[in-house]
Amino acid sequence: MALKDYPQPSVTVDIIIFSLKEKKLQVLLVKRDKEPFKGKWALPGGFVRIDESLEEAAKRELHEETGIKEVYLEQLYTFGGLKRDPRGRVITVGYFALISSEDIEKIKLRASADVSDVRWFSMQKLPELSFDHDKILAYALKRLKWKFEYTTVAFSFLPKKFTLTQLQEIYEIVLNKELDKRNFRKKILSLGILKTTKEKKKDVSHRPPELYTFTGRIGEIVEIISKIGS
Amino acid sequence: MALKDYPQPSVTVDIIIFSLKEKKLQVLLVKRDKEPFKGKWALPGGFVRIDESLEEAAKRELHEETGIKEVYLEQLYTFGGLKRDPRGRVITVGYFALISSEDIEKIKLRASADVSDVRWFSMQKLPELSFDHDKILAYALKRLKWKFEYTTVAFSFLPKKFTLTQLQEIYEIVLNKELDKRNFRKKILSLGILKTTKEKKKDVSHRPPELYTFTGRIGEIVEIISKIGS
DNA sequence: TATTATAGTGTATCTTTTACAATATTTAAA
DNA sequence: TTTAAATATTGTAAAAGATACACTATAATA
Repeated sequence: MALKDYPQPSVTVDIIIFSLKEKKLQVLLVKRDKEPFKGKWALPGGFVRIDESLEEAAKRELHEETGIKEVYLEQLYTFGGLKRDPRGRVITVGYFALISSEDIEKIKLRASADVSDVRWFSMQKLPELSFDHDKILAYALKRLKWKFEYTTVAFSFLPKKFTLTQLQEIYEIVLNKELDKRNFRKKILSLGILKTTKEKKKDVSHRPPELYTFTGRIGEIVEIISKIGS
Repeated sequence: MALKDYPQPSVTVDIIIFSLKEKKLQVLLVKRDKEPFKGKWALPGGFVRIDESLEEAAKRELHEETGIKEVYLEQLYTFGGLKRDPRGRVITVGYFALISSEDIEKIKLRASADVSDVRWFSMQKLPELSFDHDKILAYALKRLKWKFEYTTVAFSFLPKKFTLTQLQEIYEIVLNKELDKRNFRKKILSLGILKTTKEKKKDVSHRPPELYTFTGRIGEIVEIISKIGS
């Protein structure tokens, strides 16, 4: 059987780009400039080219919309239902990316081919989405929470040097619950994945907090959170 | 842009079918009857048809080789490297399936199109595999172990009624370590996912063990194993 | 009835998690 | 210079969960 003996599905990648801006979990969406779903918001994505791997395709999409290249990127799931695209049979491989607060500053969002607008949306105020992107996004959120509890992905949201309060804050935002400060610190420090720089954060008008760096591997499995406090 | 404006990758599913036979973890492989890799062993799989979802394709492949339909089936990962298939650009979506000891008896393995032989291989004695199937299989094994520690997938290997010793045995095989009997039972029973039938296993020539049934949802996340004993 | 083979059970110790509030350090204002 | 404001930092006792460890129970069979 040759590869082209019968009709084949098309393949796209869609990428869920999360960041924490203004103490909220946000996702990057693009406004479609072509049918189908012209004028509607969607996850950034596009067809996989014949000469690029899936991950390369995801990175290319990420770069096209944001201009950045080095981020945490992970394959999420492959969605292959028959009716997900009105144009025909399209299978999409979802990826999710986490952007650090450092990179967020640098990013210049830019529309690209077939896209008339790009912007961040708070996960609490999402617009109606194209295709099955609402399901894909819901799945990504579930995975993100899980990853926060069981791995070290959280650090991909932080700059190189950060305070324990900043770390706790992002946990509280993503897990959507308050954590006890003493227990959180005890637990995190006991994991042996942080090293104190001896510097202190300088631009605050109160007791300056100590800065730490992460010494583990991002995404490594570590049981971070049991329940921790209230 | 129309769907066919430029060359698209082909899409296959490959399925990792695990079972426990003769107290060993085994995987079902097929012997390829066509190029590429003619005469070599490979994971069962094939092209996704235009009119079937990914999961349907995986179920079809499963059914073609084994004749069974109802098993635990889960999407594993999508492998999309450029050089994984010498025929050209082929993306494959991996699925893994777990077959219960009940079903194992019923199965009649059967060769199908492009397949000259089908058989179970112990994970300890694998043949050389085609394509990147060695990597896919290694990934599947890692996932299986993880699922045993954190979810209830283990029960998909067991018949409806089973003894605690049988349950412990499959944990020991898959995790490849001995567990303490008292701690294992204490932990499993404390999860509240088992119900005792009042029957006892009858065909043994010693004290007959009690039979239990699983009352949870297969695959549900539950922290089964901390470390449990030696 | 004695043997064989596996089923079934309890407890003390250690580790981890939880709940909970006072002191320390800096800047800025009085 | 002192005081107020803001956030950082720290400890402990109780509860829950994990671990290590060995003997008794029950049925079939010799």
